[in-house]
Amino acid sequence: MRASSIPVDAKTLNRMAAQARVLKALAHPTRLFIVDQLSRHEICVCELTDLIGADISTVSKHLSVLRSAGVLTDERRGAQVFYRLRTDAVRPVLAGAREIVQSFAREQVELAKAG
Amino acid sequence: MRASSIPVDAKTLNRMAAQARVLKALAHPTRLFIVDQLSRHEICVCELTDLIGADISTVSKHLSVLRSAGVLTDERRGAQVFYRLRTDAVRPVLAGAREIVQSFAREQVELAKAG
DNA sequence: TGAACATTTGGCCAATTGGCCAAATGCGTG
DNA sequence: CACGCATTTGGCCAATTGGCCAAATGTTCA
Repeated sequence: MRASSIPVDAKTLNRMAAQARVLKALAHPTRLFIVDQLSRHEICVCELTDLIGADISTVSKHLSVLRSAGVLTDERRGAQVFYRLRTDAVRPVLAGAREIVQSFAREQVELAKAG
Repeated sequence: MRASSIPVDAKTLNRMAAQARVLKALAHPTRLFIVDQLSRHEICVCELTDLIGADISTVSKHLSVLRSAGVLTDERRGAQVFYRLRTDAVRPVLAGAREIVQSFAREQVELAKAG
């Protein structure tokens, strides 16, 4: 017989939802690329648009998602708007995701050899 | 005049897509809750289902997403299947997301005070 | 103020996702 | 083998998302 478990409380679920929102903001190739670039130095919308090659409005919406999730901040300087990381707490998320992918790839290779 | 930027190469985009897939797997309240629980100790599907209170098939599909993204591994022991983190690299992702949410909340409070 | 540039917002459509139910599969025991 | 329990898979539907275009907004400068 299995131990019966008490269901999650609403508070925990809310915390999970808040954190999931942050991760969701990062969980898109274009948005992750943006954040990766901004982890090096701030960049304006127009230059990001050049880098990405999508419609400016698309890039702007991605930036809006990242900003309202608390990942990025923006600062207007003249006609341009520059974006940068809002907090260094973003870095371990990027690094972790990178490492998960790498170690998973290595593991798959091992399994293939063994296979 | 702005510096013109060279568009991203396909290789970088592929890397971003791979990492985004991992983050996407984590970017769901229920799945994040599962991973958070498993960051403490391994748990079987049936107990996770108790904890979450959703349909077993729903939980199983969430676990499948996390497993095929390289976040979790599973091990069958008798009739039960136990899941656990596949790598410790998952931890900094969780911690980072938590801290982003916290610092953003603090910042919002400050802004509200400042009016 | 009007032209030119930078950015955001609204609207629309195709594609993806998350949930449940039902059915299939895997494993241990009598 | 047949039953019971644990888990996965298939099918279906409602809701969300990401992309582009068009239009609105903000800023500089003549």
